[in-house]
Amino acid sequence: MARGKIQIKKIENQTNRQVTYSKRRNGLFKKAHELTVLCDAKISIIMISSTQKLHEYISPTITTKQIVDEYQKTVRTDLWSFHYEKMQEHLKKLKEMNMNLRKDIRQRSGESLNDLGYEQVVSLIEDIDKSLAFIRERKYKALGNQIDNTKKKLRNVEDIHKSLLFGFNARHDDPQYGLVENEGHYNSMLGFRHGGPRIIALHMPPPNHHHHPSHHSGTGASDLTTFALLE
Amino acid sequence: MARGKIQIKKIENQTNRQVTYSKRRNGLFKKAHELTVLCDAKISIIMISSTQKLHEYISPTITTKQIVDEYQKTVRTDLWSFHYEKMQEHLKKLKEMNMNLRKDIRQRSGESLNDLGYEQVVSLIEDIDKSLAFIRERKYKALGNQIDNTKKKLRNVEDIHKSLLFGFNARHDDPQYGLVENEGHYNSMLGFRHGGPRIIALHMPPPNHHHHPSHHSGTGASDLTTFALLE
DNA sequence: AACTATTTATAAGA
DNA sequence: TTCTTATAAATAGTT
Repeated sequence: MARGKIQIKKIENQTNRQVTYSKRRNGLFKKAHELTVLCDAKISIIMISSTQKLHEYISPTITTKQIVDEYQKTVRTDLWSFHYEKMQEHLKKLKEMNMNLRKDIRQRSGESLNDLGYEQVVSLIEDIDKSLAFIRERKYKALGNQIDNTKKKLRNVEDIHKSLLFGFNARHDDPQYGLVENEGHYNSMLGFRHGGPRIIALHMPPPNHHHHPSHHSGTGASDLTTFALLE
Repeated sequence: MARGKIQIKKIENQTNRQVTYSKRRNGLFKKAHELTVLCDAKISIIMISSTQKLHEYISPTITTKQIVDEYQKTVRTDLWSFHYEKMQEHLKKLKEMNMNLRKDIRQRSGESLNDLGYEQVVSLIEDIDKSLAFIRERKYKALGNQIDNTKKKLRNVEDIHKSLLFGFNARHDDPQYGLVENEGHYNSMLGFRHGGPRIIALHMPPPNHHHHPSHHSGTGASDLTTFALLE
C-alpha cells in the first residue's frame, strides 16, 4: 500500500513475507484493539503463520475461552440460520464480483466509457496496452515453441520413417505391415507434408510454453480479490 | 481517521457506534483476508458486538475448530513459555510507553526540543496552548461551581439554623438539645462563619463540577493508546 | 528498525 | 444502509 501497489497474492520471497506478516499482524491487532475500545466489542484473533508460529489478540474485557464457548453455543443454537446468513453474504459478494467483472470487460471492449473520468480512461488504455504487449510476447513465444515442436515432430517422423524403411527392407513380405498404405491421407489432414507421426506423435505431451508457474496459480485468486474490492 | 481525528474511547452515541462497528469490522476482515493470502497465514477472528451479535472471519485454508484445537494444544504444551513471552511483550510495550510519556513531558517542559523539527515545535506549541486554554476554562468553571456550592452550603446552614431556632423555641427546656453548645467551635474549624451544618451537612454528596462524564471515564485509556503508538 | 511516498481506511455528512 | 470525500492511518519499498 505504499511505495507502490501490491497484488494480493502469496509473497514468494520468504524474508519479505515474514516482514510483511509481522507488520500487518501488528496493524491487525491495533485495529482490533481500537474496535474493542470504540465499540465496546469483544474480539478474539488467533493466527498461525506460515512457519507455524501462533499469535493471538484478545480483548481485555474477555478471555479466549469465554469467546470460544460463546461461539460454539451460537453455532450450535443457530446452526441453520447461521449458515444460511453466511451463504447469503457469500452470494451477495459473488454477485458484486460478477457485476464488476462484467463492467471491466465492457470497458475493455470500449463500452460504458462514460462512467469513467479522463484519468481512468488513460489508465485503462495503459492497462490494455500492457496486456496487449504481454499477449503479443506470449504469442511470439508460443510461435517459437510451435516451431520447435514441429521440428521435434519432424525428427520423430523421420526416425519412424527410417525404422519403417528398415522394417520394410527387413520384412517386406510380411502382411501385417500393410496398414501404412493410407499414411499420406492422414498426414495431409493433419497438415504434415513429409509424412506424419501417426498415433505415436499424437500421444506426445502438449507443448509447454515455459511460463512461470505463479502466473497461473496465483492470478485467479488475485483477480477475484481485486475485482471484489473495486468500488 | 478521516474528516477529523478521533480519540480511541468508547463511542457514546449508539447509532454512531453501530455504524463504526460495521465499517471497521469489514475493514478488519478485509485486512485479515489480505494477510491470509499474502503471508499464507491461518486466521480466526471471532467478535461479539456490544449488542451481543456474533461475527467471524476464518481463513479459507482452515476451520475454526482446527485453529481452536491448535490454540489449545499450544497453550497446553507451552503454558509457561507462552505466558512468559506474552509477559515479556507486555513489559516491552509498557517500557516504550513509559519512555514516550517521559519524552512528552520533557518536551512540554521545554527540554529535549532539539529532537523536534520546526513543524513539530509549532504543533507542540499549539497543543500546549490548547491545553492551557482548556485548563483555564476548567479553572473558571470550577471557581463558578465552588461559588455555587458555597452558596448552597450557606442556604443549607441557614435552613438548619432556622430549624434549630424553631426547635429551640419549641423545646428550649428539653435537656436532649443541650449538645448544640459546642457548635461555634466545630463550625469555625470547618470555615463557616455563620453557623455550620454539623454532621448533617457533612453527609452531603461531594460537589459536582458538572463536566461531561466522558471527560473522565475515557481520557486515561485514550492517552495510553495515543502514547503507546507514538514512534 | 526507521523513513516516506503512496495506498488504504474511514469519519462525517448526505 | 450505502455513497462520497477530505483526511488520518497503514504500509511497501528502501536505507
